[in-house]
Amino acid sequence: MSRPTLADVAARAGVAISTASRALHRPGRIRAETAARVRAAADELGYVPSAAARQLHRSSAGAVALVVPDLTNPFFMALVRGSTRLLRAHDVVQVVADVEEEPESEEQTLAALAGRVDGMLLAASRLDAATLSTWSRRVPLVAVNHDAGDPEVPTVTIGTQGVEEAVEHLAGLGHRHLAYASGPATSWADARRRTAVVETCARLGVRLTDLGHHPPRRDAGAAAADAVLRSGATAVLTFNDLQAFGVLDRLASRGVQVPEDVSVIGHDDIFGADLTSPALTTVTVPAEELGARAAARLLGAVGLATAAPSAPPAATGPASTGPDRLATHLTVRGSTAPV
Amino acid sequence: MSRPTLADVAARAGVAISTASRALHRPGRIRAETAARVRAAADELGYVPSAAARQLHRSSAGAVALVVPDLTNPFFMALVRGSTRLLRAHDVVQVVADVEEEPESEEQTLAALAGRVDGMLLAASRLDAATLSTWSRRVPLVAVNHDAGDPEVPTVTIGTQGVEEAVEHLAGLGHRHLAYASGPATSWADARRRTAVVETCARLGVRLTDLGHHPPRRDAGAAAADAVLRSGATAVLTFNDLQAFGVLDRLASRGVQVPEDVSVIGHDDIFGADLTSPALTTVTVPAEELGARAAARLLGAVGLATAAPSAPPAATGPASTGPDRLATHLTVRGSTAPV
DNA sequence: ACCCTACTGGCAAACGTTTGTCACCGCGTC
DNA sequence: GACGCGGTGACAAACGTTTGCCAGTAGGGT
Repeated sequence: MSRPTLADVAARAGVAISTASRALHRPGRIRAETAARVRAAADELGYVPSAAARQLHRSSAGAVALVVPDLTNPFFMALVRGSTRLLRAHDVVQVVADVEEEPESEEQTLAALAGRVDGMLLAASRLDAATLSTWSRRVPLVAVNHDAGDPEVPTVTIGTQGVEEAVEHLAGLGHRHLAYASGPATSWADARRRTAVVETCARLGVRLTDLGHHPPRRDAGAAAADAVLRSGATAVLTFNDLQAFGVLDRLASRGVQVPEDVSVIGHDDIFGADLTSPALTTVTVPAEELGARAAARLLGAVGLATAAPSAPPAATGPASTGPDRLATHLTVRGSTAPV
Repeated sequence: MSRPTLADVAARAGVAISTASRALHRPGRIRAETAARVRAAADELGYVPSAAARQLHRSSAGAVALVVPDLTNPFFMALVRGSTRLLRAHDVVQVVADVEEEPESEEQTLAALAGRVDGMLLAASRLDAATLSTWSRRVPLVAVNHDAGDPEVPTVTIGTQGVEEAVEHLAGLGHRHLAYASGPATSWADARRRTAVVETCARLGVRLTDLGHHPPRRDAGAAAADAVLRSGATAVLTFNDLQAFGVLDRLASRGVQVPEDVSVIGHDDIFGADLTSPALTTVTVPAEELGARAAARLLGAVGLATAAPSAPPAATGPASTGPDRLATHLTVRGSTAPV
């Protein structure tokens, strides 16, 4: 009582398996009347070709995986959307996997998915550089916003201009003591972002307090907010907007005015950043473009880029061109003000 | 220069293919020394077993697909998270696909995915009942929040208690004229929700204006807000929170006070619903549980439910028990007030 | 009457894996 | 010394599909 196979369809139509296969995929190759009979049989049986068998014959799966640390983070949703669009245009199936910020879960997912796709997009991987390099030797992959330092691992990242602008913006408002709330210790992006903050502060002669690592979640913002108040800083930059939301929540419930008492700057400009009150000043990241760019790189690497994308003709452009470091910029809203 | 196969590994280790296979998957069956040699060879070659070939031999893919209309909608993120958790606990790979609210894209995705998974979860499908029934005959699927009316199609839905409570809440605050902003015309959930509003209004003797269909996006809320003001209603219920956010945006920019001038109630209680100012009164939906329940149903249907889930032992429970209609309730925040 | 061509449909191999079955080896036992 | 036995490894079949190749047929031109 398993799913019907091509053999069942062929039997019901009274033809050979090969004829059935051609009737379904080689228009013109089989007489119209025969082909119609085969299609009818397939329809009645509810036949669905087994992708596994097909994939076994061709050597390609026609699918790529996108692995993200946390699907409930709006930032990654936007990234997903970007890669989805591009991949669909090239008739490549995308499978998305959420690893819930767990490195073990991430590696487990890689193992489970590696054999069923032609390549993988690893967004903000929490894996260390060595593990990433190892996997890169096993399966074509593109690291998004995580540079393993291994030139063999193709990488698409974002620049730190936005972070520098953020610090400059605060300094320009007269802030002389900032605080930075770090993200996960295993996040490459956090290390990079923190370095940019440190250097810019040094350059501008602004004092900086490092608040330590906090999970990239909204509820982690409470601890960060308390740390800010203890530090005496007049402004805080957080690793991402989710944390910034939490900081805003906590400051409000402690009666601290934003931006009058403390200025807050997030990172990513995710969905909701303009909903808070005050609306969040944050670093805008072209998440959708990031996803699309990474997907394009991967397609180029695995040779899946169709010459003529089926959907939008010019918009997506050649699959593997363009810079692999995207620019970011500060978007000023209401959560920052002069001291 | 293709990916290495088991044959390559076996050759390098100087054993037969079958020996290599057993060395990797049947601990004890092969002498430890030989097995170690095979594992070393596999490692050096970066061998990754082809899921396709494996799947061909067993008849199961060990994977299910989750198809959602819009991944950037926080509601579906929560749903994804719920099914991810349950599926991971049963060692089933989940692939998520976003169809961007397009019925054609949805059917195309079904076709592309049907052959590579054991079953599918269709969340808030925009497909009509007949098409859904047809696909249900082709591949095991569970419809989430979409009842095709076909008893052959397993379905998990949410109740309308929350919507009724919302109307009662408004009536209790003295509102005598409500408006309802519908979602997509092809949404079963919208039809159901609207009916609940209509009936409850009739029961309570409250006047209701139907504002017509609006896309379930934030930007569509502007048109809905304008329609509300034209209608003269003192309160509006929207199909979902995204629309409610847009309504809030628009009313604010037109200088209309919420909740003093107009009360607003959304639906879903998505991420961000408590961030708006005023915070949104909305119908809370157990999205995560909805995803988990649907996944459990599917596993039960395709016989993939492992007797002993690998991760959380009791929490997930037996795969196919529990009601298939989940309760919702109103969560009152700041966007509703007496007339 | 013959051959060439165009068209249709079938045979069988191949893709990479898992696993039932079997052969072989060395050992101890009678 | 023959036999049985446990342990180890190889052979080959099977999963469902695609496709190169070939055979058969019909029709038309010479």
